[in-house]
Amino acid sequence: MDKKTAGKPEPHGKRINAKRLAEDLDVSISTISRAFNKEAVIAPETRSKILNYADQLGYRPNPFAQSLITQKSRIVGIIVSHLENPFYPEALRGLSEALREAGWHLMLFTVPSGETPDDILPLAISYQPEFVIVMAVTISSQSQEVAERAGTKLIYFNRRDPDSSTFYVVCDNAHGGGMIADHFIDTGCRRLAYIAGFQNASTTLDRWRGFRDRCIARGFPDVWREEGYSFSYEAGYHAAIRLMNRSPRPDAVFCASDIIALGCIEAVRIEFGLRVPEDVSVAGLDNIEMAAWPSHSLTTYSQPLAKMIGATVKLIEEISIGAESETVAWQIKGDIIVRKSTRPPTGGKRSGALPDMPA
Amino acid sequence: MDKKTAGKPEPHGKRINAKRLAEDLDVSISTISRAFNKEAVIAPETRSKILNYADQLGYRPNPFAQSLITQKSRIVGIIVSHLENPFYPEALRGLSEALREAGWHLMLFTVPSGETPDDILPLAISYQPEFVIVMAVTISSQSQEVAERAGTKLIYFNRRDPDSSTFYVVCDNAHGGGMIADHFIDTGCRRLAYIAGFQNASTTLDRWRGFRDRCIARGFPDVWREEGYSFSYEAGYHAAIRLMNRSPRPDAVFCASDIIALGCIEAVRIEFGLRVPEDVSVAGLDNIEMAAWPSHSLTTYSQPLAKMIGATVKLIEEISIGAESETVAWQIKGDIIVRKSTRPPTGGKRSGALPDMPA
DNA sequence: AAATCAAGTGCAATCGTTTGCAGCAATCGT
DNA sequence: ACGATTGCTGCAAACGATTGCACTTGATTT
Repeated sequence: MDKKTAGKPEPHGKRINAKRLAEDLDVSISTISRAFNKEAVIAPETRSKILNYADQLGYRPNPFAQSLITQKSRIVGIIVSHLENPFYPEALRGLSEALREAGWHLMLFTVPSGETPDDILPLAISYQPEFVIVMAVTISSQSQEVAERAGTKLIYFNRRDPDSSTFYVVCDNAHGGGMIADHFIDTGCRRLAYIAGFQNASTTLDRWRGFRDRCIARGFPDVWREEGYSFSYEAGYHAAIRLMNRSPRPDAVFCASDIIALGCIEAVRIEFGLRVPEDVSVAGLDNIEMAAWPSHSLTTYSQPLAKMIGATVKLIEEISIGAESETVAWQIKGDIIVRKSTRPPTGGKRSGALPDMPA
Repeated sequence: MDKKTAGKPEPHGKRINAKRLAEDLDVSISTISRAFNKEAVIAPETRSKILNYADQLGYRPNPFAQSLITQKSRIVGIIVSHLENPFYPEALRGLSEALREAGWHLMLFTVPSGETPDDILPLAISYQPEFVIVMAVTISSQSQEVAERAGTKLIYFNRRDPDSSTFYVVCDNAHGGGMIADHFIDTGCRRLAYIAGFQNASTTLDRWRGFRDRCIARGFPDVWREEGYSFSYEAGYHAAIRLMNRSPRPDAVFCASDIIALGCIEAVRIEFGLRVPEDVSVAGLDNIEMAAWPSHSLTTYSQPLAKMIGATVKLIEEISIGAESETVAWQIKGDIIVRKSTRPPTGGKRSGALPDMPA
């Protein structure tokens, strides 16, 4: 008599569903339904009577039945690949809260190391989410078609795919690269280098482009580039070793992400006994929480996470209500955060393209 | 003629559902259903015919209809609170993959800073998951009843609640605390301290108990305890400052988690100019990936994450098929990982309770 | 006083499955 | 040759909601 009847306020044998409420309150099932639908026409007192009783019984409309009949699931799937990069847990958390706020449910799919997002997408689609947010990775065009056929909209987060018309939300990575380049040059650095992440990731490419173009524009065309092959601490560590073994050695390194930068700083200090920023300036891009830790104190360009999340939710809401949204892509500017991993600004600012040392 | 007909291999106007397949293949809807159900009796050739055609059309049984009729959702919700602690992204990732492997879908709910898991639980339940994994937090007993009424089973991950009979999976935290205590004492540390996390978290308590009890058993009853109030870098940083201002100053600090330990190390180095481990040994518990980074090289007790995840999935599977599982709780031993944040073992091991310095 | 209107409610079809039961061949035992 | 068995398949009743339409009732207009 504990397991079976516990918690049921009335000894009514039936399950609590709309029918049960309808019978108890002597109204029709339709009316129950309308009580929960904001827009429906229903007498205010009827509604509150129903809502009260529902509350008392712990009744909520069955979401599966709702989805079935309305053909809307209020579910968004999210495919995320690189949770080991702290930027993504932060993003995930923000998205989760914002979507919840907006009345969406989040279904999580991680991409195991051996597999590609393309392997996961069919699974993600199988629960008929209205949207799938694809974070940190891109999807092949065939798979995009699969999604389209299933009526699921794809949205890239922190990636874009120039070859497809998929919605995307990114920060202005090229702008970030440019800001870092300016900062390096303004603080007297002359032998500039870049450590890349995944080779074909749009983030790797856009940040590189912004950085290099600005360097060139400022009169430093010989920018080095070292491949990191991934966005990770180890990648930064090993790439930094290769980079620092070059001669002459760079005096400023822009890393394609914060986590790479942390690995880079570590290698510079431990493997070469060099000081940051006295011997080498190191900057990243993301502004993860760890970047502010005293041991790292990383200069970086902040991804405007809150805005990016807001844009994503807005995109979803607009598409969802059928507004052929004006903006199908968001590219949002962030800000440079100067900390102690780069040289402080010299007294006389704006030293321009003074040839301190011929590259 | 692009948007509407694209991707539909046949100009058939209907939606692709079981009825559509049934008509096209001239069988009944029941048969379609049976083709997808492993246990159902159906002629092998009929099944493969259906499966092939389904594949061709991109048909999959509608999960909402399935859930509606079977009263099983194959959904597990997961409430997670502290994604800023890197242990949890790691755990989340592992759980996600393991559950997917086992055919479950994961619905993610994060707890915003202003709110409690109790606020989130009703929402998590509203989608009728069969299970809700509660990570890093505990749930009030009223809310537990709410879950019970809704037919949702709760499972704690990395927490336990001695006052309730909720299923849980944890590592053997007391054992971990004991191992660290042994290690400290074996390497000649004498003034032992502990930095706590959330005050009432089972992890804080169990680790403290294991650590203190072992210290006492080894002849060092005067173990200090400093409150951290949370599991975070900042918590460790500030607690370490308070701790190191005591006199005499501890020569070994066991932190309730790795992330606390990292903050602690940083404070010890930066705020006091002390060396780790020469002046102070610092150890954590979790073995997050960052613990292995050269700059930290943190001695720690590893949570057996893979085993914990395996246990969780096993628990879910067993309960799901109605096996009144023998084990309702798992407490799994991990291992100590000795790195460079603690003193190396002295030549003559097992120095016992030698009164190196009266506490 | 009759006609019109608005507000609130109920009816019944629908969404896409699962599954117990019944039906029907083809095979088997005797 | 005839009943029993076996192997597949179809029928139809659920599951729990939403929503267009028709209907009732009382108020308002003419």
